[in-house]
Amino acid sequence: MQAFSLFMKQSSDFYDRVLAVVKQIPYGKVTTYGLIAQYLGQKKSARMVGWVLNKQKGKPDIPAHRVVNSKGLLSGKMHFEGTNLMEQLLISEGIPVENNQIVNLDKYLWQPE
DNA sequence: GGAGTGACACGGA
DNA sequence: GTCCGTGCCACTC
Repeated sequence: MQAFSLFMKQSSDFYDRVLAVVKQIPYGKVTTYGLIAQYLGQKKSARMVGWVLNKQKGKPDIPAHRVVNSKGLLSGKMHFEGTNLMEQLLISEGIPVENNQIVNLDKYLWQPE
């Protein structure tokens, strides 16, 4: 199956692990690109986390709105259709968002096991 | 085959 | 405390 081999090709570890971690983010929690990258042992490559999400942004299975940068800023908001869709999703989960930034990030921060 | 790009993070001024 | 510049890895054109 071509699709499968293609998937495997792009799943080279990092890609697949990022998705696995993001999927594990519990309801009402958020995490950061840096934590995910660090968890994967690629702290210096936090950009890659964003890159992976960029490839998966169309899939509802990937709660990309729960992933923010180290400041709690919704840097990925611009990649969602609505201007405040990402913000609305977080608020609906009980996470306060103000000016495109998560309030009390430490309180809602979730770290990969 | 080479250069540019990207949903970030960190250090220094 | 804030702003600017640099590094990172994988993908696309």
